[in-house]
Amino acid sequence: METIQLSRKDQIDQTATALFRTRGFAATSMRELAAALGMEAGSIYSHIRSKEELLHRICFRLADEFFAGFDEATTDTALPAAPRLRRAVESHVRVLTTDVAASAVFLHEWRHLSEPARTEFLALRERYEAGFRELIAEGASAGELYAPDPAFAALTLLASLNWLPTWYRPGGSLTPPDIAHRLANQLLFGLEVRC
Amino acid sequence: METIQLSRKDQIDQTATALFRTRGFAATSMRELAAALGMEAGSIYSHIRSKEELLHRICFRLADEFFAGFDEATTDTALPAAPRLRRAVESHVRVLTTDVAASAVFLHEWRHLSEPARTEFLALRERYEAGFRELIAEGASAGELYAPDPAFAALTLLASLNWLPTWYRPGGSLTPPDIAHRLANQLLFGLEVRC
DNA sequence: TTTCTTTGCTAACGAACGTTAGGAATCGTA
DNA sequence: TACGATTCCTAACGTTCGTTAGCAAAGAAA
Repeated sequence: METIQLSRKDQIDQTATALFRTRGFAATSMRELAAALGMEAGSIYSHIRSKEELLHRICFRLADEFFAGFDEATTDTALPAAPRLRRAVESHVRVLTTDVAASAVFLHEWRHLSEPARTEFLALRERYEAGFRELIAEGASAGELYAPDPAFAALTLLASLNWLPTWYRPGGSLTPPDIAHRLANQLLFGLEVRC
Repeated sequence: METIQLSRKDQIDQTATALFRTRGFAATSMRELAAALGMEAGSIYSHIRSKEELLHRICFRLADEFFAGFDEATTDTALPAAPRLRRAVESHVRVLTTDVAASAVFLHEWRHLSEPARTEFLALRERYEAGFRELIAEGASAGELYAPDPAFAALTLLASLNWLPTWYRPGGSLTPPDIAHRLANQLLFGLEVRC
């Protein structure tokens, strides 16, 4: 097992992500973060400008990754909406499982961003949700999907996915692609036996 | 519209719930809470013992309500598992929508409980999830439900429901029973058109 | 009227917070 | 060898934190 060499700044980002995830942004002190890094609190400021900068970087980096994944999953407009939706779901799960800690921070700690970052962040999130909404609406129009209320369906769908970081632990019996596949199936086919 | 008379302690609970929900437990100060109540920080301690007591009361009260609803929804063992699951989902949504703020605190702020309350809380939550898991497993055994992995299905199902407090606002176009019905349908039947 | 409970105040406690200033060690590069 | 970055330290700053002590006003109960 080989560990790649991280710059000190990246180490700080990574440790901060883990702490923000388990203890929350507000409940994590710079002295705790420093201790986890084996240094003193003041020393961190040779690498960053403020505590919030750490949160800002985590949240907006993840936003970028979600967008990149979605775009890549849905570029093939020749495909019907349903399989494109499935690919978008799988991409979302891939981002979540690749970086669970950062995802949890992205999902739960953004509200500690101060303005204008907070508003900017919420706009990004809304735009991302709109992508799913439109995909579902397109599938419903084409008769591929049953979704009387695409907005509602999109919320529920993302909800199921976004809860993942609260229970997923790397190294479990299910691999990320397994999880993605199962989630997509369960969401697209439901639980009830039909036909 | 008539407002019932709340004791001062209940007012404190209610205001604390709203603040914990929007700002988070750790980021809410006693002075903020006092200001929202029109009093001084020290005065709150005529009514409570500590800040954590507030969080404790909110979390465990909600746990009680979820259990009571689940038990009441699933007592009729003459019913097949699928309709009992549907009733349990509806009960869960009812609790979530009846007290959105407290639900959000219950779902996200419990980790700021200190031991042993935290462990006790997690045991309750696990027991509640087990209820859904067993219901789904029963339905799968009876051939009513398609769920190759009941534990996975239960997690996903509760995930969809538990995201509700992040977007639900009372007074929207959908009433809580509407939401419960739609969610149950979407989760039981899925999105994809079949047959 | 007296007494107890409820409710709230002011003032302050020690601790912890995010952050900064100024200096020292280490290192690759000129 | 000298030099600028990089990295980290100690010490401290002003602020805010949860909480407590002691006291006062008001209302209910006796």
